[in-house]
Amino acid sequence: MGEKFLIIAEKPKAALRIALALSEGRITKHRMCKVSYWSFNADGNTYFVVSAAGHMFDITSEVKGFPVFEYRWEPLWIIDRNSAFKRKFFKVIRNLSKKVHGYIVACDYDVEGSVIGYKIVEALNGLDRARRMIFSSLVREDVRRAFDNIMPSLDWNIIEAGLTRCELDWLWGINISRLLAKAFREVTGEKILLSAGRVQSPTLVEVACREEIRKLHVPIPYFTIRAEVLVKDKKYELTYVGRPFKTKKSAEELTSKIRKLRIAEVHLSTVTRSPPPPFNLGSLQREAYRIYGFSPLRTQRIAEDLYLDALISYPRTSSQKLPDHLDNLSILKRLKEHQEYGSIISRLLAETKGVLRPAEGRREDPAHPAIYPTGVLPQEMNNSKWKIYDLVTRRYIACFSKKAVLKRLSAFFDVEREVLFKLEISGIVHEGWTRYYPFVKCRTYEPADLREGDVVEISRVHVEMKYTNPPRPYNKANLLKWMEEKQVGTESTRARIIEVLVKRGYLVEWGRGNLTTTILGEILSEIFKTYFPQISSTDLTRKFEQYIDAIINERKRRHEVIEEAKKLLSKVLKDAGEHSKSIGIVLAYSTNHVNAEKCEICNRRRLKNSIYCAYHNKAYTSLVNGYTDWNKALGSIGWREYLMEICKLKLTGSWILDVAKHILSRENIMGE
DNA sequence: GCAAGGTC
Ligand SMILES: [Zn+2]
Repeated sequence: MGEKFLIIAEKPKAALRIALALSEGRITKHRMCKVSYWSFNADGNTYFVVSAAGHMFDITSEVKGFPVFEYRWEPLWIIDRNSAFKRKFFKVIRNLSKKVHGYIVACDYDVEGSVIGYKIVEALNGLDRARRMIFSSLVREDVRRAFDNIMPSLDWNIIEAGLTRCELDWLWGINISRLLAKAFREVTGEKILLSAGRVQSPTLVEVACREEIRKLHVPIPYFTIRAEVLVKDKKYELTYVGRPFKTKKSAEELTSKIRKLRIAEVHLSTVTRSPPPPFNLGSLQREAYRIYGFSPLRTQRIAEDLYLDALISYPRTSSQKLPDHLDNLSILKRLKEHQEYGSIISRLLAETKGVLRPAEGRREDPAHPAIYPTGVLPQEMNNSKWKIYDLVTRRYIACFSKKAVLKRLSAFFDVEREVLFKLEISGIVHEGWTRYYPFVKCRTYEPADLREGDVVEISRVHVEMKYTNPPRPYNKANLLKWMEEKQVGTESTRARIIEVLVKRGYLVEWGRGNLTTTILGEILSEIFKTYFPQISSTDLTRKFEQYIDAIINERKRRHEVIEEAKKLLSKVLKDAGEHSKSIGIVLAYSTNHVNAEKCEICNRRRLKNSIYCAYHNKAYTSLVNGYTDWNKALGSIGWREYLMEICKLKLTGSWILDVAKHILSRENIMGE
């Protein structure tokens, strides 16, 4: 009789793939408590492959108050109402554990996976009988290699690093969150739910900084010339590229002088656009937002659904590379049976003559490849699900295709040797991959008969007044991109954390999905920057990464790192605690709990020696400075007229608008 | 109750 072993995977899909890879396909499927597991025999032994459902244990604490430095690990199905379903997964694991001789942790090979496996084996009292399989893909050969070269014990350094990550996040997040709530409660006597964290707080601060600039934006007029030329019966709109005008008068003077333009230079260039790489979660979320207006979280939910239906591969990946050994030809042939894709796949196979070399992106992932369709044909599904499936599939098909070719013509126009205008025409001359992925704008190239030295007639020319623009607002998709670029959060958490900022009332959506800060969001951002500079910056994540690295390489121990963090945190909490009253007061103002000493415009606290709060006071200063710029540009304009113009402009920042309106209304009252 | 991180 051989021995029995329990192989623990991180998720059910992985468990099945591992069982298949190690058994040459001869597996038995079992069900217990509505959870699947698999068994097979190899080298005379019996193996049961079971699955966790992500993290099964988490940190919690009895201590209700603050600060809190004591905590312990508990099953998630007990401490988190939304994790009740995990109980049945653990029941199966515990049940089977009774008949096995040892454990094999086969969770994803990263710090989180190692913690997931460790916590389960620890709960089973099996740490001395546990081994670790290390693989970074679920391709049969990789899993087999991991099995043949199994680690004789658990990967302790990585486990320790993962535990450190968990503890640090908990300590920083919970303590600062509680300090804020307590400060508020002591001023107002009311409860409030406030939060701070290594990922959410820098993200909130980023939006708040962008929005501060936008809300304080005073549009300043400037002048440019719009000209239209007529060449062989075709009209072309030119862009002014000459020296900027300081005043309206100088623009008008130049305009009156221009009669004809000489084509000074013409450049014709060919630009190629390589096929896009297959999606990772971030690029899929951005495209779904751009094309369909889906929020990143919605796209993620749908992609997870498609993954559970076995229609697409694992979606929570950052990789832009398909697996090396993926049988693309057989996937494409199966997809070809679908009426939507039949003709384009026939065309692709003809175009590539069956030589399939997928485009790749730079980004990688420690445990998962890029997202691709599995070749399982979709049944009936709702519209939005189909949209995401279709995006993934077309992107996959397109990545085997050829470059798209664009032509670009740039022409420069001068008067007396001074280049004043530019014309740029571009368009596609060879469709390439855009034929398969039709979600990109593609004008066809229309050649223009422009030759250097020719003199062209101006059909229309006039001075145009424009206004300076504020920076673009964030939306959920480009905020997610910012998080990716700053490398904070993970594929599974970024969209969720953005939703937390909205749900807690720190950010709100307006217009077509733009994000702005609420008063509470602005105040929290100010509090973080003033009292908790560490948690306001993405550098805290870098610091955590250094710790994790040091622990994996045995340069530091978890205990040291945690003690160091507690020491720093104690000091930070103590210093901020000394300002608890003022933190509480600004929070109370921001939630409209105080009526005295209020700004004349909003609910924030009034500054000393001002009728306005700090923000409206800044806005007042910007408004006064803007008046000087307006006078320079327009010659001369009255203060009142200036304010009225400012109120009319869409580009005006909201605090500027508030103050301008407020001044005007006061003048009206005083005039009566 | 508060984090961030897995996964259903
Ligand atoms: Zn105000």
